[in-house]
Amino acid sequence: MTRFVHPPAGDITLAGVLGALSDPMRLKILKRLLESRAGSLSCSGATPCAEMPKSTLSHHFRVLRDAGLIRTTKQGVENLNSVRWDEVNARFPGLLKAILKFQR
Amino acid sequence: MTRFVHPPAGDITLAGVLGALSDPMRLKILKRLLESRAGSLSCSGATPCAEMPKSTLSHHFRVLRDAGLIRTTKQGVENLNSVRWDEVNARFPGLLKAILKFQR
DNA sequence: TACGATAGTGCAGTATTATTGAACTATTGA
DNA sequence: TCAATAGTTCAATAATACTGCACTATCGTA
Repeated sequence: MTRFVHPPAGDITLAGVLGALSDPMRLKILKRLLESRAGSLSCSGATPCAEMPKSTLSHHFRVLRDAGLIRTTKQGVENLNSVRWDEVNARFPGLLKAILKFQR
Repeated sequence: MTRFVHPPAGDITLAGVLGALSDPMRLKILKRLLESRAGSLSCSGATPCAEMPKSTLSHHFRVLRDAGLIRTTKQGVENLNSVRWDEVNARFPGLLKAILKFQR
């Protein structure tokens, strides 16, 4: 069974967050997760681009996870991803909101 | 004579700004420029780390310049760098302030 | 139990980007 | 004119990112 590694909230760095969000695809993924009604989405459900290779998608989710931006849990055959909003916001108040309000 | 290329304000992208600031060194450089009384500093005057190779320093300033975050003009033997605060803020209101208020 | 479909991971090769030593340009002051 | 200063550019190496392919895990059906 695959076990996902999530950094503790205290280890989330500003540079790490900015680096993870410096890719347009990952920015879109994070927005999708936040806009979803359930607050969590599968990997394929969260990607804005259907013809992206699965391994690339998996890579982007790993970058977001390693930066501490999302939490991933395995639910049946798929992964459920949700934004660690409260934790990131506690560490860097207002940061995510200030970044995510822009279109591009 | 060296001529610096600065993207027009309309070409500044969110991903570009975040990418440029995803490096701790560049974050510090930007903060130093903002904290300086004159509002502008030479390259060596703005770096927080004296033993950094000149070529690396030059590279970091170029990344900041290409992202549209700073403006560089040659003044005598040195370069004067200043943050394009108003332009970046007009394009992404509140973004820089939200990022730069954190220590790390 | 077995089979096929679905969802995603991990490796390994290639492609892109970052770092830095060395040589160079431009300016200043003596 | 010469030396010192400040920084750029090039080229080589180091580190990351992207993605095809093979693999694992789960579910539903029979």
